[in-house]
Amino acid sequence: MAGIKDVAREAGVSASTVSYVLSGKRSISAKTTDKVMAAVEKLGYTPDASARKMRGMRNQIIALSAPIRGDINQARYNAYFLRTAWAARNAGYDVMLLTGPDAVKDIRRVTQSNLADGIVLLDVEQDDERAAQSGTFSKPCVAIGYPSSHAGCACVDIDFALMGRKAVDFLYEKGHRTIVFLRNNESDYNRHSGYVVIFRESLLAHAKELGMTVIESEHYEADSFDAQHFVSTVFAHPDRPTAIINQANASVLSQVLMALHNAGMSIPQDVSVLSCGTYFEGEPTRFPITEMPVMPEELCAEAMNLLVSAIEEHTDIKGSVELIEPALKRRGSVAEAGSGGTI
Amino acid sequence: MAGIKDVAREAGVSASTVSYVLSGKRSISAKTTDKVMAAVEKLGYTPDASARKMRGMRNQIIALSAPIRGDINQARYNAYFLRTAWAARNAGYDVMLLTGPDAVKDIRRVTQSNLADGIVLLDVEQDDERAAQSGTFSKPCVAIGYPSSHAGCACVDIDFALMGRKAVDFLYEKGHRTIVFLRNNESDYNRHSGYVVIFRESLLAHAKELGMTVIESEHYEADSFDAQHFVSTVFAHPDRPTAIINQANASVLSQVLMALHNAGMSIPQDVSVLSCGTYFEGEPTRFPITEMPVMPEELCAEAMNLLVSAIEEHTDIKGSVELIEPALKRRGSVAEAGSGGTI
DNA sequence: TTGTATGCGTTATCAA
DNA sequence: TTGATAACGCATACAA
Repeated sequence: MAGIKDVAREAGVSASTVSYVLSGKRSISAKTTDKVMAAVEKLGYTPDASARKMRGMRNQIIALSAPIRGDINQARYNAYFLRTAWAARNAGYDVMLLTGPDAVKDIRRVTQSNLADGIVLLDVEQDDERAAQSGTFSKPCVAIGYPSSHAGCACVDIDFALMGRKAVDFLYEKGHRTIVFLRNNESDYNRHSGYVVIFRESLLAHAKELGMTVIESEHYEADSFDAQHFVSTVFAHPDRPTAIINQANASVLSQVLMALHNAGMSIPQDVSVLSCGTYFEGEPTRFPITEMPVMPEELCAEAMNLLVSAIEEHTDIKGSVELIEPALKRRGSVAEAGSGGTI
Repeated sequence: MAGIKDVAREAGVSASTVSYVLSGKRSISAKTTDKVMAAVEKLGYTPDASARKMRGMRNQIIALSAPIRGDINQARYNAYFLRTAWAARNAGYDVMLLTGPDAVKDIRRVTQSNLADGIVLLDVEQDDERAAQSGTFSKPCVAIGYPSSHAGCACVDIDFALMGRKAVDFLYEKGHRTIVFLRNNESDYNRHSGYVVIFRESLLAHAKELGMTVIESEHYEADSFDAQHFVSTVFAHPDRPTAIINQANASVLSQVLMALHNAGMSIPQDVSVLSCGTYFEGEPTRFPITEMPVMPEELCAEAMNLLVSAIEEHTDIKGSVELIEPALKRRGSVAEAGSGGTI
């Protein structure tokens, strides 16, 4: 393990000169620079991260808190892991994964020991312990989500209340008056996963305002959804619905699409489908579905912006809230009610 | 940021006494211990990670290399992320995520700077650059997978060649003679993802030995799979197949199951289904499917065992290969050919 | 049983 | 333009 002294000896200069050559904080003669760089190359020198942090420098590490709660299948958080890691790396940071069930303990461990320079909170619940405690963390903290108690951290989220209204408006303008709401699996509502609840309530409230009829799917647990049953039940309704707003995952929706197909219903000619709060980018779906997706890329990038500015410029981000306007990805699964034209 | 000196002052003892109280490497009077612990509590003291590493201690960090390659949807690696993090934490380590496209560069950065104490390689290809270079890494390395060039690291993987044979034997013993092989999407074969290729070849070879007929599904890309077409094509074969071995993901398989159902075929009465190299634990599938799954939990735990023993006891793990015997999860989707009994 | 002194590898300050 | 040196916070060898 070659250190700065070894490089200095090899190059025939002092250790501080090597440091300055590498940092560029002092003008160094071309000749010295060459000698030093040659020695660095030869010895494969890389500064020791701990030693440099001892001198007050940062560690360039962001902690990503994604606690495993019970038996929840967290596959959908993968996009956030990867996007956070990507955004962090672009800003010169590495990402450390904190998945222990006692998230606050994990966060304290890595912040108090000065391992991490900042924290990103994932899978934020309405009533989130981490966000509530964030004021006492010794490093800046950003939540991807919108917990009720958030005075100690910044929040970045999609405006799911707005998404609910936009989804309803979108269908209403196309002439739809009776629609189906395909719920997520129950466990997500039970654990008060913030956005799942907010979107649903906003959707139902706004539909009511407009006088629309919303038929909600029955409750189901992750592995017990029966698409055939869902389709036959829902379309037996006296006011035959003309559209589906989906909040369930790709697997459940795939089954519904297949069931619709089997029941002889075409999309969007016979029924429009709009999926909200999902993320089908790159998913192998048989039919492309118009979507107001969650936006891991945008959220993680913005969260990282805030965090880095708090870390590097000591910007005060505590309590700030940034709600991103939901986007609509048109993929042709929504049409005028009763018509055959696609949108 | 309270340091060890602050604690010492608060407790009215010397810094070394505080250190010894915390490490327990010296016998300390109960009175002193109490005073020190009280001060630690009061000031919320946590030793600085960098400073302690300067003293030759470890950083307790494992780097997890999972490079993003092109547009591949890596959702299936989520289980490995979580299992690795879990196993690491049990051993007292945190996990750092390395997802940059230049994986070797990332690994060198965190190992040469002494940030990480060891490396786990994920998403290992047949011809893996990281594994090939692992001999030159300055920290121990374990690959979850079985790359051809692996002299510098330990390998932990499922024995996919054995899995191929076991899958075939299992169906053969049940009387199946003509079977369908449902391929994974093409991109996985194209990028020479090790296990996907090995399993398929072993399966085909062993089926040939036994004189079985294997009908392979057509090639498809992730978003263009047509289950109806697949079912109608495959079961139009003169020797009507009695079983399906699946290597595709949950979404594709779901569609096939639905299509079979629509075609009036019951599982396992009319057709047996065995899924291999997949992982449906906790997946919301309409029909439970007998499976020889990948085993993230076992693989990650074993990888971590090896890595920790290399880190902490300097065990030489270079070049070692550990192939785990595939397990069979019976979920009732396989029966005797032509009978109605489930297994 | 406890305290003092040293050094880990850097970077910043001061001196040349 | 460069070199010597102090200091960062901790763990340990040594001294008491």
